[in-house]
Amino acid sequence: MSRITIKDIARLLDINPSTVSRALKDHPDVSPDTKESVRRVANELGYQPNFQAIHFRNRRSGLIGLIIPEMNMFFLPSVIKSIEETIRKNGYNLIVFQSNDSLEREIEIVRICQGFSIDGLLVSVSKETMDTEHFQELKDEGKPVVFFDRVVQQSGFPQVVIDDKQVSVIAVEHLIQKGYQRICGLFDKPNLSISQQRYRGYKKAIEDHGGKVALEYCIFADDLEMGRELFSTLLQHPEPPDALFVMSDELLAGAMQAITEKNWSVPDNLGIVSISDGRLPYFLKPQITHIRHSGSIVGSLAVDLLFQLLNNPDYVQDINVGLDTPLVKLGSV
Amino acid sequence: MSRITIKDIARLLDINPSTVSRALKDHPDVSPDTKESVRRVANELGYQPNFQAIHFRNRRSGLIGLIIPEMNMFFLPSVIKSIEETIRKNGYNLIVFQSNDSLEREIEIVRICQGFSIDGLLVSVSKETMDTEHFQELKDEGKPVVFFDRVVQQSGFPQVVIDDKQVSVIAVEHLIQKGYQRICGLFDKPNLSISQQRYRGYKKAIEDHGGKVALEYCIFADDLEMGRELFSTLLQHPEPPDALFVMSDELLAGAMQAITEKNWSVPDNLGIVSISDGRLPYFLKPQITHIRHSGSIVGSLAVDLLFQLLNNPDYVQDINVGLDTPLVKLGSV
DNA sequence: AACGTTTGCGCAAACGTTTGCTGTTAGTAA
DNA sequence: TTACTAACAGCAAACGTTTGCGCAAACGTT
Repeated sequence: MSRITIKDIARLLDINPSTVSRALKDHPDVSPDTKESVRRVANELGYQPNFQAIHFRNRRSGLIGLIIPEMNMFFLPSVIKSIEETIRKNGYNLIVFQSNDSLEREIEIVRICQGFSIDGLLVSVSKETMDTEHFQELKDEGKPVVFFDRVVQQSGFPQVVIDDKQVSVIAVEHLIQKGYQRICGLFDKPNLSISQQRYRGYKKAIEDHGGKVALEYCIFADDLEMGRELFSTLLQHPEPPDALFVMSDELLAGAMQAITEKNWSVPDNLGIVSISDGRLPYFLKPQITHIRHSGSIVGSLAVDLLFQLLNNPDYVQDINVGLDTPLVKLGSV
Repeated sequence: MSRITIKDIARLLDINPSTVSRALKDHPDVSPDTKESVRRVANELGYQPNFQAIHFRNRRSGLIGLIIPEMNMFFLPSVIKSIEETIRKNGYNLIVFQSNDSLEREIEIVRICQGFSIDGLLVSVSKETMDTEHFQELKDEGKPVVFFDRVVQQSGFPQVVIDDKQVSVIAVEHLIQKGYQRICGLFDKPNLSISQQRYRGYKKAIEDHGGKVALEYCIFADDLEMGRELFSTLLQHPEPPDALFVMSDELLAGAMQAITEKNWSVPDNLGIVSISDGRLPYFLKPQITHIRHSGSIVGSLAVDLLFQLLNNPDYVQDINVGLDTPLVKLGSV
């Protein structure tokens, strides 16, 4: 009892499958009468087009791929939410891959994407990804590839990022202006370009104001737990920091745990500014002053860009989309 | 410059495509020599199998569908993370859909899944979903459908859930034993069976201990924001609650915001027990006593069950997988 | 030498849909 | 009437892969 096909409808009406196909898509070559009866029978039988066959025949899949290093509870959920919504509105569907921060896996995923004839790809690269050659083939086949958040510098691929360096300058300057002296910088994995850029901004802000970056105040952590531990240790330093600039919600959560354990008080003992998707800062007490980096905006901009490229392959390729990143002043400074 | 196909390899070696196909999958009907040269040429040309064609021909897609009401930052990310990992290990890929809590959309998604010939489906149902007839067809086609977390009672479909009622009893009894008298229950959307079950447990615990449920202490909220507002209002009640049982991380976050605004102190003014994925309770101050309901365990159990059904269609269909849900005592009681 | 078995490979159909081409019929203009 | 066009529908090939069947050559056994 397999599913109804175009052939079944054709047989029933004693016409040719090609006519059924055309009738169903309102092709002018089919008479209104025929269209009517085809539609009637299709409805009665509950015909569902076989996308597999359609996409195979048309050499496209109706799928947009999304590669992320690893699912987390900050930022990526809102990215995914907005991506899925926009994609669906455009008649596409979303297929999700985690690279687990492994380049090897990322390459394998790209191959799978090719096998699936995905129509476009959105990527936040792994920490091991230093170039984009494994995406080149997709691009050559005319499949748009858009990077977001974690990107490869000067790849020539379109990207949706914030001005990581400048944003960090603003965050750290805010702390400096409030009189904080010993500002700790808490960053993600050190070989990510996003970490490097934000570190550079941190450094620039401090140096611009006559300071000097103390290496023991610069922490690069792989995840929440590592961030918590390293920051906890730093709090025991003979001359501990009096402020914290933290580049992500995940690390902010880790730092807050360390702070709670040590019973430090924010902002009295420690001022904090983070870069954040904008949810966690409101859950914490006090609420955290942060630079808003909205995942849902990143997601929708990335998809918009992807569809631009999809519909107009000649669209300028080398694009960096900038985002609005306001400083939200709350209670941690 | 289209991609290399089996035909290309066949032409190059002057053999039949069928032989190439068999050679590539190590079929015994092909001589070692032929296999060798096929593999060599395939490598040289960088042959990538066309999954579209394979899946079309085999009437399967290698895709597992996941339907969630809406992406959020609690629970679902860990579910997705573990689902994607397990699925990939088994050679499948994940296609994600949001129903936006709309039954109509859910039905449409099921149709899309059929069109894609997905091989299995994982579902957390929308708030409007009262029966499972729209999934029946998939089941009849031999595609396993597994529900998790938000399910339809007595659907006859396999499900991965916790004993929502019993878990709530335990949580609320914990509060009662600690001497709290006026326990507020904060629940998700009222027509979800998960909300109803947890409400029943809340009611049972109170009544078992000689109490009576006060309706003004029972809040059903659609989302974080609504939870925050309603709970905030309740805190102004002439006789406000002295404890809170909250059924999800999302609502916990909302309640905590209300508590912070009002400057109440936990656990002195208010004891809290939540049902939680187990991340947020550690971010808050004090850390929140909760019943652990691990999204990653739910995810992996759901996928395991799905693969059981996939590999052995005669597997008992009517299954409820129970989970271990420990009470984690932290600082909010 | 005759027979049976194995080995290795090709042929062709099939999966469901789309589309260029061809052909038939009816209608219109001269 | 003839000729041309428009309207409609069928034919067949194609997308890339798999697989049942058949066949020939090689091998092994009496």
